[in-house]
Parts: sequence; structure tokens; C-alpha cells
Amino acid sequence: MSGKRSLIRTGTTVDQMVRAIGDRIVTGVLRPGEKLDEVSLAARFEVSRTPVREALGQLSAMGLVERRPNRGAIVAVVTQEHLASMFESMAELEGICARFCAERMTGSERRALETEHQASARLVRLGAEEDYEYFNTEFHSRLYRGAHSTHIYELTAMTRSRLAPFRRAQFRLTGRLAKSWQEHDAIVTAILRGDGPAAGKAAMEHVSIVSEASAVFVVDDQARAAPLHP
Amino acid sequence: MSGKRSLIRTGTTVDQMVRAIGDRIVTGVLRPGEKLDEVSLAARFEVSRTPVREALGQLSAMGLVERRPNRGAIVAVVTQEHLASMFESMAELEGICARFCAERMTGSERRALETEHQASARLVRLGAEEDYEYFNTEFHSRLYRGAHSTHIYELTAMTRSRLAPFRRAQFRLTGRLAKSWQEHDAIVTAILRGDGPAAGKAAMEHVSIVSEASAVFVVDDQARAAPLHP
DNA sequence: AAGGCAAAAAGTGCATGCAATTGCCTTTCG
DNA sequence: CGAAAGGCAATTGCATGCACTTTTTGCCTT
Repeated sequence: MSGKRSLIRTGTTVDQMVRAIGDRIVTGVLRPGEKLDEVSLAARFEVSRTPVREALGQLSAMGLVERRPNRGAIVAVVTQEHLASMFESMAELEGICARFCAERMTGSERRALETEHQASARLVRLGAEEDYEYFNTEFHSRLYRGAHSTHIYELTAMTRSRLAPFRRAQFRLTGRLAKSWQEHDAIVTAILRGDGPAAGKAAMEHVSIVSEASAVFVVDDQARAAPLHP
Repeated sequence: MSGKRSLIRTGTTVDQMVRAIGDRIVTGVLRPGEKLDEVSLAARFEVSRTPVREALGQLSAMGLVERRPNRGAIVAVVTQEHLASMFESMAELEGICARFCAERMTGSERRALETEHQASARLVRLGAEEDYEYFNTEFHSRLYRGAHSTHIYELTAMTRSRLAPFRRAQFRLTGRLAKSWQEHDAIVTAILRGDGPAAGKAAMEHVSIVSEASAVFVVDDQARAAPLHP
């Protein structure tokens, strides 16, 4: 390419690398277990190895990549056990966020949440999985922001990004779309009612169900990405 | 080279730097707002700038240092608001850990928790703040590990390390020692009873109180470390 | 033919060097 | 005398180079 990176050109080269590589992991272009070769990445992005190295270090600190000293880096491979632990954590974190939302969201935040949520009902009727996915992400982001707690936000965002590679296909499951909307509805209702505990409980259950829906894909995904990994 | 670093000599140089600098931040040798000069650090640890740079990058990803592009790194300065958010998160996380402990700890884990906790009672009677501090850290670590959830453990450990610079002096407060032990006792009792919700509630309250006890020191600490920071 | 060893190839880890940016200090002009 | 501008020192950001570790390959031995 000529014009270098497309959208990701703010900040230092290292930041760009972190975003570029991180995005590719989160969106599944790079799959768990895949080797991350410094020279190839440097060549691919037309920079030297140094910023790539630093980026890999930071991504490793975030848990998205795994670094084996002198043996290169790979996209973080996650055991079934750790994955379950992350979903469990996610459920707790979303529960906390929803609870805080019920207690702390401003009037306009509540209105926006309600409005967008109702708008997404149309996508369910149409079975528009791609578009619903977008709304779904937005919905959860509203929850994280609405908790008005910067640190909880960080923890939640981080956990979500680490789970992202494993939840891609969730809406392909039959009936998942409508069910997801109903679960969202329970959360929204509780939040608007100002009922923290109920909102928390609803959000936790929502994530737990997503967890079960996603778990199916894990084994296959990793097997395909790193078939020879003992 | 000769002896190089004293205790922290496992892993790559970068890892050593992350631990060395991270430790100094967490233990308060380096204070919030303090400038982290690459050349000075490199000279101080007798390495080149490269591993120092990478370490700073990783510590920045962990939230312990703050990096201003082209303008160097400083030990993360935390606003009152963010600090409150971290303590709030810590309370929730410890609550979750304690709840899980009550539900999941093995028999030997429960016995060890109980034994060590009872042993620490002696330190309270002696008013041994330093030693109690050690037991306190150990106690909380047991809670994090006992939750049997690797990801919750990571989140908790990370949050705790980021809070560490701000909670150093907590036991100097009059009566804090005895009060801390009583709070621990409530947590232990609930866990041994297998009462998850009660254990969670007790742990949350414990942290909330520590939070209030620590908040006092924040302003002073940062004011001394970075007196000219607007 | 299979196994093992050794040398080469590949790739990582760290150091050094240079360009670029920032901050400070001096100088000059209003 | 104060403020703005310009230049200089200090420091960061990235590239490159070299040493060391791991992995592969090819040859020799059994």
C-alpha cells in the first residue's frame, strides 16, 4: 500500500501498531495460536521491527498475545478453563455496570438507551444479524459508560476485547437474535425502573447465555488456527 | 556482565525492567507524577534504552505509568474521581472473590485461611503494623486465589497494584489494625460457613472502609510528588 | 531406513545511532 | 520592562546492526 495505514494513523507508530495488530486479533483476522512474526509484521506495515516489538509487548501486557522468550509471539491461546473464567468475569462485570446504570445514569442516558434499544427491535424482525451485531455492541458500550466508573469501564472493555475473538458467531444460532433482544429488554426495563439489583441480575444472565452460545465455537476455531500445537 | 540486578533476574531484560520499575511504583519509591527519564533509568539499571522503553510501554498498558508522546513518561497520576472509581471497583472485585471463595474453596484452602487469620491476631495485640501489613497482603491474596477464577484474579491483582501507591499508610491510623482484623474475621466466618452473599458483602465493606482510610493520604502524596502539575 | 548430530538459517533480544520533536534560554523588538 | 521569536540543548522515536538462541536441514552413522 502507498498511503500507509488507512484509518489508524493517529499517535505514534507504536500506538498504530498496537491498534492495527490488536484490531486484527479482536476481529479474528489473526486467530488464537497464530504466529506473530516480527519481521513479517514490520514488513506488512512498512515499519521497522522496533515499534512492532513494543506493540507486541503491550498487547502481551493486555493479554491479547502470548510471548515466549526467544521463541516469538502468538495470538493468545486460551484454555477452556480460562475462557470460562473470562465469561464468568464478564457476567459479573456487566452485572455491576447494569446495577450502577440503574443507580447513576442521567436522564438523557436513559432516554438514549431506551430509544436505541427500541429501534433495534426492527432489526430483530428483519433478522438482520450484521446490523444487530452493531447495535448490540453499542448497547453494551452504553451500559459500560453509563456506570460512570472509569475503572470498571477499563476492566470491562479489556475483558470484552479479550473475549471478542470467541464470540463472533453467536448470532448465527437460531433464535439467538430474538432472545438477545428480550434479554436486553429485561435489562433496560430494570434500569429505567431504577432497580439496580434486578438490572444486575438480568445483565449477568444475559452474558451467561451468550457464554454458552459462544463456547461451541471455541474448540473448532483454535483447532483450525493452530492444528499442530502440542 | 557481573552480578547485575539483585533479586529480579529471571526472564528477559524487558521483564526485569517491568518488574523493577513496576515495583518501585507500587511500593512508592517512585511517586505519582514523578518523571521517568529513559536515559536515567537505563543508566540506573545498566541497560540500554530499548528495554526501558519497552518496559515503560508495558507499564503504560497496565496503567501504572502515563505516556505523553514525545514528552516522556511519568508515574500515573490519578484523579480523585478515578481513584474513587478504582476503590469502588476493588470493593466489587473483592466481594466477588469472597463470594466465590465461600462457594469454591477447597478444604485445605479454608483451613489455611482460617489458620493464618487466627495467627495474625497476635500481631494486632502487639500492634505490629509492618508484620500485619504482610499478613494482610497474604490474606487478600488467598481470597483472590481461592476464587478459582484466573481472570478475576488478573483483574483483581491489576487493580490492587494500581491502588497500592495510595494505600500504604492505612494502618498508621489509630485503631485501624484491630478494625481490619475484625473485618477479616467477618469475611473468614462467612466463607467457612459457605455463605457466599455474606462473604461478598463483608469483603466489599472491608474495602470500602480501607478506601476511606486511604483517601486521606492521596492529596498530600501527589502534591509532594508533583507540586507543579496543573 | 531411521536416528542423531552438526552446521546453517531464521528469528529474537538488546545496543547504538540518527532524525525529529520539545522545552528552555537567550536575544531582540515593541 | 515585558513579550515574542529564534536558536540550542536535551530527550524521545524509530531504524539498523550485531550477538545469541532456537529451529531446521542435511549428512553421517548405526
